[in-house]
Amino acid sequence: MSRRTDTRDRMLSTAAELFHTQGYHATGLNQLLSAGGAPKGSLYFHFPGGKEQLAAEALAISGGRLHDVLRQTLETADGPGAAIETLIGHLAETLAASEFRRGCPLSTVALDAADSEPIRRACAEGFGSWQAVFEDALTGAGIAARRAGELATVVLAAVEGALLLAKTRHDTAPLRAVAAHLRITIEGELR
Amino acid sequence: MSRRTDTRDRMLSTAAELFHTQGYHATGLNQLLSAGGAPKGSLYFHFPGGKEQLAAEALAISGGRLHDVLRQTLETADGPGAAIETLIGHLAETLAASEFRRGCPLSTVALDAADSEPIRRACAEGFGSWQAVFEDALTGAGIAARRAGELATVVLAAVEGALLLAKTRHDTAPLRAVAAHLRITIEGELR
DNA sequence: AAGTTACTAGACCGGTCGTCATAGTTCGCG
DNA sequence: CGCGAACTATGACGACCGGTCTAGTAACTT
Repeated sequence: MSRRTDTRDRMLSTAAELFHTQGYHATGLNQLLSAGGAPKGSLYFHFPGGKEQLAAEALAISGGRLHDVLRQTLETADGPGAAIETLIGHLAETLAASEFRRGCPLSTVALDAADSEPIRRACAEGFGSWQAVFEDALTGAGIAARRAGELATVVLAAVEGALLLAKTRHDTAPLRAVAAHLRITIEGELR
Repeated sequence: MSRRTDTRDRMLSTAAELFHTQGYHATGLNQLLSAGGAPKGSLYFHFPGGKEQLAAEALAISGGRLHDVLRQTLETADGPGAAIETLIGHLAETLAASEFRRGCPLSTVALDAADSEPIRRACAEGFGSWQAVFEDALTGAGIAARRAGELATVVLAAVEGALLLAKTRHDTAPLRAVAAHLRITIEGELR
């Protein structure tokens, strides 16, 4: 059962990268394969479900990666308010450094491939896992469970929206505004 | 110079609709033309810039339409806090009634055609015009200009993010959470 | 009737995703 | 060790659809 090549992993890697920056429909199989140095036939060997399955798995990986970053940031930082500010700073940096190409790794695909159920589900799970991290951090800081859930939703929505605006405007100001707002909101909640 | 047909307008209309629900790359010219009952050759007569120009103009129309709804809602309602809640309720209804297809008319395209400069600009202008409406309403309610700008950014980001999450999850809860949060935030600011 | 403008049909070529017959590689078992 | 079965990999192929453009028809003007 052990694999002999890393083709499958390489494909997932390049797929995650391309879907992140271009979205689902804008990313062609040829581009994907040539970027990963893989022949066409291999795709349907490793991913019988074709492009759709490849995308769903790649999104799960992207979601997991950011989940880990989130968790680490929230554990390390000095309270959830500060953590979120740090985190947004990190997102802003990534976005600007990529000439405003690398925003949220899920949102582009979540919107442009919303009619594919497997893909939609993969994105929903990614978002859910991120929200859970926020929620845990908030309850950990002493906020009631019910309230923490709502607040985590607001945090995630605001960050996603700010990423969208920043990417569209080629300007990180929306991220900074949202970071400040969220920090104040959270710290106001903690007393 | 006077036109003899309404082909151009019909094309813009169907384009706005399809780009709204499917995004840029997922919408083919054939689908677009057959849906609008328009002949293929006409595209490059009416839109020499091709698909890209058609999209940019359609987005400007979509942006303008929502701009009008926003302005009217904010003028009619009893203060900006209530207005935003009403507005989000309206967005949630539209989204749910369309089986979670009709979210923000710009965001899908803004993300999946971000590398086209004309399209990016059209989206940025749409977002900007919406934000200006919020900003005016907030300053009109007595909030300082500088602060109103930041707050309007947060409002827009939160609403956009909530639409994204709601669409992906097939659940309007994020919209409700954000509506409640924004109302409280704004009304807290007004005293 | 001739000229000008408004519009349209369909051919075009490159690229789309997906399939398949075949080739190469590794392993279990006699 | 040697053989065959199972696993892995390959790229040519095809049916179709993508956006674009040229060559043409229809309508109005003078």
